[in-house]
Amino acid sequence: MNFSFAVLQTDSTGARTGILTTPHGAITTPVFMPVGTAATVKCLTQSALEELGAQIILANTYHLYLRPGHELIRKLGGLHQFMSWPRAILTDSGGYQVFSLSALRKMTDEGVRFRSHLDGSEHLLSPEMAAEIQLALGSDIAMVLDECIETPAQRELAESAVKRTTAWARRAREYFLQYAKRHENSRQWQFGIVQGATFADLRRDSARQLLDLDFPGYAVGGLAVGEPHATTCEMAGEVTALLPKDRPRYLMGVGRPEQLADYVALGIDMMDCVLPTRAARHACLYTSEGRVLIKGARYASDQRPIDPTCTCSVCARYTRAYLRHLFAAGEITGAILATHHNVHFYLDIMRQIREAIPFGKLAKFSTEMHARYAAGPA
RNA sequence: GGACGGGUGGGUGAGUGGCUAAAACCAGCAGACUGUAAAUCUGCCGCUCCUUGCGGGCUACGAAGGUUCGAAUCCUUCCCCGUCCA
Repeated sequence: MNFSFAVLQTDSTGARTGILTTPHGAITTPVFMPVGTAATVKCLTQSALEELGAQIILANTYHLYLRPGHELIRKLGGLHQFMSWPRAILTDSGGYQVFSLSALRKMTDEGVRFRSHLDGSEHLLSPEMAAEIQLALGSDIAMVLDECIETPAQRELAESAVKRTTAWARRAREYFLQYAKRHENSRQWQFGIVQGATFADLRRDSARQLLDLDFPGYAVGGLAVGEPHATTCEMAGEVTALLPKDRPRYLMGVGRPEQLADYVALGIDMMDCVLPTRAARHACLYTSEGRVLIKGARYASDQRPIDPTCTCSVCARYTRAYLRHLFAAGEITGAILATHHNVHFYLDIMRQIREAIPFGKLAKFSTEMHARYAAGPA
């Protein structure tokens, strides 16, 4: 096994820097993982991602299972080879689709029965199947299938989601370990996912139950789905307090630029979010001074770069006026340039966070980020 | 010169007596987006006033008159535009 995780430094808040070693490279943590659901980070080429310094990206079990199909990807040499991405990949299990495609699915203890959003065909996604698909894809880190629910949630619903998530995690773990036993050179890690909505005791229960299954890493799921940021932090904090210090913690689906440091301060090592890529396609640019909604008429003749302090190749070359024009004209280059900038911005925030931790400057960094983003769109 | 068809808000274009400041789409303006069914979605989009209300006033469907309680819608004349005929 080529996997390991080592914490390098921990500050007074509990924030840590570390190195997560995978068969596809070593990752310095805390790390932000751009989301590439359908085996592509929308609007970015793999070359661009490398240039940007992305260390690990996400892909999605549910989406790749439906199209092009995990067996095809297996046949073509696995996901890394298929998409020509030499660095690490983490695959989400489809648990989030349980939540976001709620109209198209039916939950049972066996798994989730889905109607494909593509052609309406019926499929069963079980914990075993989700593991199997991810083994076929050959991602570096596979997530167990979980039940992600809406917030705010009724307590009984949250309880049953925790119960089911644990039961599914057990089955996924067994399936995965069986596979690992048969294939000695298994090159994949599997993470468990803590649920529990906004109930601190349920979060703790969920975490403890997963600890028994001895995952090499743990994720906190079902957060940042509508609850206040303080609640997200409170829940994440409840969980990280219980997790083993020597294993990576992954907070799923977060967050806004000014929130990233807060999660790191809670002991989170990994994060992913569609925000930088999606917002970019919708003409929302993140800068050191806050958000820039570049479609705005106020930028029509603005000769400045998106962010004067940014070191990305887009800011080095193009003006706001040009970006604004591209979006106004519906030119896809606008989305491409905006995505490049936003992903650079997110990765740069994480770099700054990693550099701030050894000097005890994380809290200061967080305060400044919140101040800059407090005002709303510029 | 004649015969048809047509002129509607920034644009395209519905509407053929009251529910019409006028559908829809586009453009324009503003905003949202957190393990991606998202190059998506939402709101505003004649002017104006205020006690901001499914409020009041004004202007508006080529122009001017007329019929009617009421007209973008019906009638008359005129002006434009298109197609065809001479």
